Amino acid sequence: MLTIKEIAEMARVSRSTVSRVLNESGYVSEEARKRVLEVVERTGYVPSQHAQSLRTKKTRVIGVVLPKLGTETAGRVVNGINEILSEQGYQILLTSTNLQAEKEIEYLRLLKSRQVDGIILSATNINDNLLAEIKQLKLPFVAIGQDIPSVSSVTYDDFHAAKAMTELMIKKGRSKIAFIGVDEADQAVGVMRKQGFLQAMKQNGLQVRKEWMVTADFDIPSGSRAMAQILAETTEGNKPDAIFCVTERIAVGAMQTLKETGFKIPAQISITGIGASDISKYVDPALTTMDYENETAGKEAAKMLLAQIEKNILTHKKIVLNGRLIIRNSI
Amino acid sequence: MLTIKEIAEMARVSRSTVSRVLNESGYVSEEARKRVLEVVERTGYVPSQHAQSLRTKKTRVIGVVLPKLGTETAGRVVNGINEILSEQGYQILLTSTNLQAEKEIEYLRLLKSRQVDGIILSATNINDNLLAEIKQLKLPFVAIGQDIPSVSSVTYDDFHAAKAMTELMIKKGRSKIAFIGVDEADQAVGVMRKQGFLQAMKQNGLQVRKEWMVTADFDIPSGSRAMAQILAETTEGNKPDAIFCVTERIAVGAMQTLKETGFKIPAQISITGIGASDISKYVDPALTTMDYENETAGKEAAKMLLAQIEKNILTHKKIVLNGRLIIRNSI
DNA sequence: GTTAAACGTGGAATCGATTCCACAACATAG
DNA sequence: CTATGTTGTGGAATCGATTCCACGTTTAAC
Repeated sequence: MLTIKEIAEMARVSRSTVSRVLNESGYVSEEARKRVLEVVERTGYVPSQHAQSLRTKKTRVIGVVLPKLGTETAGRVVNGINEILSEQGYQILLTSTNLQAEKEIEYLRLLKSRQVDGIILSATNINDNLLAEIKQLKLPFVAIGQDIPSVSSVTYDDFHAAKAMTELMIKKGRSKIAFIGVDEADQAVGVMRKQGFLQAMKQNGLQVRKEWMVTADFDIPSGSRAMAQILAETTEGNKPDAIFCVTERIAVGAMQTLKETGFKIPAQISITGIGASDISKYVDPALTTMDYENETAGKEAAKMLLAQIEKNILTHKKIVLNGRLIIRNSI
Repeated sequence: MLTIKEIAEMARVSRSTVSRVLNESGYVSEEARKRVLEVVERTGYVPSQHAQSLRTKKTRVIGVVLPKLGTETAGRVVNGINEILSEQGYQILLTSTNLQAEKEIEYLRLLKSRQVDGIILSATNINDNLLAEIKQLKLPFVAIGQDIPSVSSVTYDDFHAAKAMTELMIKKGRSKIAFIGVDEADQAVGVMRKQGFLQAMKQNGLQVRKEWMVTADFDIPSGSRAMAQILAETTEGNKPDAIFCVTERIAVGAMQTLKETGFKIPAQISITGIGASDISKYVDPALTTMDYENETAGKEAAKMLLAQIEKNILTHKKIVLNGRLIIRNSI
């Protein structure tokens, strides 16, 4: 690996001059500049980022903490982040907790020790330890998906998204609506979407049967199981005529169970979810859902973070994105 | 940000001693060790990775270059890589070219300037410039998906995968088989899979109609268009009775067109692809395909890279993974 | 009771950049 | 012809760690 010292010798100038040329700062004669650039070009020299960072305290690296890689959703978020950051010459240092909550704190510390210029966290569950850790980070920070007190965030209007989906089915004449949610440790998905559903039901004077409100995990098979659980609580004369799932994948799983059990969708039963990756478009019937435009969320988060970094002030700001309703054949 | 110097002062020892405690090297008295650890614990001190890297030439960061983020496949590969690397205390510096070939070289240089300990590249097209760049990197390196001369790689047996899928349809009694491929700039997907298809046809004495061999891009809509193109070349009396698509997403798109046109799958026509993300399981009928187990590929690549880094020898080694056949209802 | 080995510790050099400062050369102003 | 800028350059300090080396102090060996 070449160093600035060697470049300096080859160009017959001092290291200071090489640095000045490369950073376009201070006075450099045309003579010297040309010699330096020629050597740099010829040798393919690239300054050591570590030495630079050590000196300047800027790394041009952003830490990203994800709950899980390997889903289209996560990929899209990262893609959005990457699009904005790479334009500005920033790189992404990626970590994934694989849904282990204790790793979130570990990774935040790790990223700090790598002196990242900022952190974007896509969290699922927020606990007090995590909150405390974030507070004392003293780093530009943006959360995606969950609203965290006194911290910048990009979130979705989960309450109204869920309410709108539920109302849509009610308007289509459905009234016996079942619900598949997730654990309430997840504020956005577990709590807000559930409340949206309940409010829609209440405002329309509809009953909610307790046995028809079950919880699932975030994957497809779990949606299938949850649906089976609801059907087990169902007598022949009193079947649900609609089902609202808090995520797209749960809905896909539920739909699978319904089809296997012989239900006709949407003739006998409607089904909706939230979130729009490719799969919901190509299941049969295509799923009515809410597109959360994850790329946009990633982009907005990245922009907010860059703004914080540049202004060098740790203000906080909240962005709430609205989903885009996609009506397909499942209702 | 705390520095080692401050920790040293607080623990009333020298910086050397602090360093020895943290790295568990050399002699340190129990007395001093305890004092240092106590201070570290209390202050939450974490050493600056940049200073460490500058001194030790090790960063514990691996650069990953992807063609595109935001697909389940890419996510799974990264997930596999991450699983192995994070166990060993390595981080991922992620870059995505978004399918712009010239960016690959740019990113390789960038990663080198960040002194990553190694690079994993998931390439689509390999051109001479890229090859030359890789050669002169002088860094531990592993390619995923494409076989690159004299460089370590984890690839799939694309030829036999395609051949097996084609033979499967032939065994089911199909003979008028159409083919949807991709551009041949992609050696693995464009060339090898095509050859596997052609060989299966040839060995079974089957004709391949030129109008029934078309190319698509890597996305679903493009598969739909390609299928429409084939159907346009088809007279009423001579319709294909099977179609092999080189990717799962192309197959999903093609299936959509077939269903819209009124074909009964698999009664009138069989369809297969390669690659198994969730979508192929939940389309109707479920797609017969080859699971390429991207997580495994990611893991193997990471392991190979770590082996190179530890042995500090730039040997190369090839791993060829076999897909796992998944027979579903589309044939 | 020397002599040698095992412990413990701090000083100082080093990694590869940036940047402040001093100084020289030359031009311009008064 | 002295003062005052403007250019241009290199030296040296600095960022925050690691690590070699020198130098004490114990402990063990014969």
